[in-house]
Amino acid sequence: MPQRSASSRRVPAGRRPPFTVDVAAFSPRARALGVLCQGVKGRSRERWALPSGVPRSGETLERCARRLVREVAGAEPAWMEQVLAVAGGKKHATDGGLSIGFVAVMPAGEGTWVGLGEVAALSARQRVIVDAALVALRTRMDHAPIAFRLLSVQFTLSELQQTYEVLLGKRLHKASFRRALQAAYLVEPTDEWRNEGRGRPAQFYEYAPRKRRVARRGVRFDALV
Amino acid sequence: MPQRSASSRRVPAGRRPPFTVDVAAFSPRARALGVLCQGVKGRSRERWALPSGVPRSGETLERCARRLVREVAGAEPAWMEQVLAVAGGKKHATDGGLSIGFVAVMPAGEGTWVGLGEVAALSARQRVIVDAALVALRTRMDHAPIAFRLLSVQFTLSELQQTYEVLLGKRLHKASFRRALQAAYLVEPTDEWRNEGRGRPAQFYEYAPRKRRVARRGVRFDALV
DNA sequence: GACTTTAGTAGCTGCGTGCTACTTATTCGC
DNA sequence: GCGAATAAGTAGCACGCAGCTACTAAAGTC
Repeated sequence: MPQRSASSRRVPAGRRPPFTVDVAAFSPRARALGVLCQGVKGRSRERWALPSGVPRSGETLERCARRLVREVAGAEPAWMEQVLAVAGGKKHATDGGLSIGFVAVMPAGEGTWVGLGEVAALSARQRVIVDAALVALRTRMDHAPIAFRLLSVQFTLSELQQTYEVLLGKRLHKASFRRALQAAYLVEPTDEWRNEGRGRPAQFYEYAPRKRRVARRGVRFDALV
Repeated sequence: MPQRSASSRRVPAGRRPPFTVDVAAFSPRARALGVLCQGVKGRSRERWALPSGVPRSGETLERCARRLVREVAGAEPAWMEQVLAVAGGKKHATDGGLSIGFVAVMPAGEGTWVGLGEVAALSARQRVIVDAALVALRTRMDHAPIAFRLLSVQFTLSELQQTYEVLLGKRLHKASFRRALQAAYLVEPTDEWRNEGRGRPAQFYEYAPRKRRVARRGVRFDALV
C-alpha cells in the first residue's frame, strides 16, 4: 500500500482562514417557532442576522455558542448542539470565511424572535444554518429530552404535547402520544392538579425517566433517491 | 425587546484561527470496517493520522475532503457527508486550531486501512472524529443508499446484506432483511444468476428505487437520560 | 445417493401506531 | 340548578412492521 502525500497536513503559517460561530436558537411563541435574531443595518429593507461571533481565547465552540445566545437573549439555552460548518463558495458568499452553525432551544427570553416564514431576511448562509438546525432539532427530539427542558418541573401532558407539536411543526394524535409516552417510562404523575380555565382538571407530571428502552429496531430502508 | 451587543459579529482582523478538513473514510475489508489512514512519524510507537488538509483557494469543504481522499486512497469516495467541527480545549489539544470532520465510504482502494480496534493510534481529536463519523454513517444509512454504492451494478441479496452488516457492525436476520427490502421497492431482480462456489445459485439484483415510502411514523421517545 | 452449503420463502407472534369513539370532570350561560 | 360547552383522559380495533422458527430449493462434495 503506497503512502501518498502527507504534504497537505500542515496549515500554512501565512494567511489563515477565519471562522465564526453562528447560532440558530428556536423558541415556541404563540403556537409557532421563532428564531433569535439581531437587527443589522441594511441598505434598503429590514435585515436580520443570527447571533454570531468568534471564540475567545481558550473558549470551546460550545461555550462560545452559549455565550452568544446569552449576550443576545439574556438567558442560557435549554439545549444545544453543533450542526454543520459552511464555507463560502456560492454566489452570495460574503467574505468566503467559515461559519460553524449551532442549534439551540430555549423558552421565551428577551431579544427579537423572527418567525420561520420571515427567514428570507437573513443572509443566504445563515438561512442554510437555520434549515439545517431545524432538521437537526427534529431528528434529535427522539433521543434527547428537548421538549422537557422548555417546561417547568411540573407540566400537564397537554402542555407537553403542545410543545412537541410546535417543535415538530405538526399536529399529533392525543391518544397515540400518551400511549407512546407511557411505553417509554419517561414521566411520572404527581398528586398536583391544574384547575384553571374550563374543562376537566389536568394532572401534573414530572420528567422521570425510569428504565431505558433497548432501542432495537432493525434495518430501515427509508432511502428515497 | 432590547437589542444586545451586535459587537461580536465582526471577525477581528488580526490573528485569525486556522482550520483543517479531516476525513474518516471507511471501507469494508474482511467482514469488518477499516479506516483510511496515513503514516506519521511518531516518537516511540506507530502512529496514524486521518487524511487532513486545508481547502485551496475557492475550494468548498466538500471538494476539499474529496481531494484529500483521492490523494491518499487514489479513488473517489462513494458517499460522503460533513459530520462535526472540533476545536481545541481538551488537555491533548495539539495546537488549538479547528478541525472539520467528514465521513466517507468507499470500496477497497489503495492506502493503509486501519481496523476499528486500532484507532487508539490516532490523535485524540481524530478519534473523536472517527467516533462521530461512525455514528453519522449508521444513522444516515436509512436515508441514503450508501451500501448500494459499494457494490457493482448487479449484486446478490446476500452480498447486499453482508455489506449492511459490515457497515452497521451487527448481524441481520435474512428473512426480515429481504422483507423490508421488498417493502421499500428499492431493488429489481435481473435475469442473471450467480453460480460460483457451492450452494444454490443466487439471483442478481439491481438498485432501482421505485416509489418512495411516505415515511410517516409519529413521535418516538427513544430518549434515555 | 447421502451430506453439506447457500439461497430463498411461509407463517406465526408481538409490538407500535393511527384511528374512532367513548367517558369523566369542570366552567359558562341561562 | 341544569344543560351546553370545553378540555382531559381511556378503550379498543385495525394494520403494518419486525423478530423468529421452520421449512423448501438448488447446487457442490464425498
